[in-house]
Amino acid sequence: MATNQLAGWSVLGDRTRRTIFERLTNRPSAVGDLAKGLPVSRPAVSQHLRVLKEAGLVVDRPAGNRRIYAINPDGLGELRAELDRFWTSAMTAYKAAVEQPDEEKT
Amino acid sequence: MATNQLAGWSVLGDRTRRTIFERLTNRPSAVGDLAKGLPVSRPAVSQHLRVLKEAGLVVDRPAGNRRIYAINPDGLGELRAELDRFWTSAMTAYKAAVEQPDEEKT
DNA sequence: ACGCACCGTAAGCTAACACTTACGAACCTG
DNA sequence: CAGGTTCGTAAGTGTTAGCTTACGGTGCGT
Repeated sequence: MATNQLAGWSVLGDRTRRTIFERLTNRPSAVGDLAKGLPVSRPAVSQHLRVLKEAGLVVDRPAGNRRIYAINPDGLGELRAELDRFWTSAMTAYKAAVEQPDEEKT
Repeated sequence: MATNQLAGWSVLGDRTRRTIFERLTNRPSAVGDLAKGLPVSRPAVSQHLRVLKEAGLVVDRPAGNRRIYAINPDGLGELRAELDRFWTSAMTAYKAAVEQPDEEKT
C-alpha cells in the first residue's frame, strides 16, 4: 500500500500538491478536471498524483476513458496519526521543558 | 513576526529542520550543541535556524559567547492553528463529499 | 593583549524537484 | 475502422534548496 511510512509531511510540503489534495477532499476528480483549475499542465498534475498515491494519500480507479482520483481514508487516518504524534510529542516535551528550567540557567 | 502565514508545512517539510525543531522542544540549545547531534555541519544548522526563526517558530537570545535558540510559543500556537485549519477543512469537505456521491460528473 | 571558542554570512557546488513537451497506450464514439 | 479523448511516462530543462568550505566578527579566559 503506502510505500512510505512518514511521507505525509514532506509530500504535502508542496503547494500544488496541497491544493490538489484539498480539491480531492471536496470531490473525486479526473486528472484533466484537476488540471483545468490549476496553473500547471496536465502531466504535472499526473506526476503529483503519483506522489500522493505512493504516499498512500489518494487512490485511483479507472472510469472508462478517464481515471478518477479520490482521497484515501486510510491515508487520511495515517496523516492524522502522524500529525497527532508530532504535535503531542512536541507539546509534552515543550511543557516539560518549560516547567523544568533545570538545565541551563542564564 | 512570522513573515509567512502558511510557512509551517513547507518549513517543517525538511527532515533536518523537523529534527532541530523537535530537539528544541526538549530543551533550548546553542547552535554548536545542536550541530553535534546532527549529520550536518554547524553552518547548515545555523541556516536552518534562520529559516525557523523567519517562520516565527523559534526565538534566539544571546548568552555570552553563544546563542541560545528556543521554541517560540506564539509560533507553536500558530502552527497548531494552521494544522487545525487544514485538518478540519479537509475533514469537513471530505465527509460532505462522502455523504453526497452524486457530484462525480463534471 | 593574545588566543580560543562560538556564531553568522558569503560564495559556490550538487542533487533534487517541479515543470514542460513529445510520444504511445487504452478507451469510447461516429 | 477511423478519429478524438484521456491519461501515464520518458526525456530534457531551469530553478531552488540544502550543504560545504572559508572568512570575519564578537565574547571570554589566561
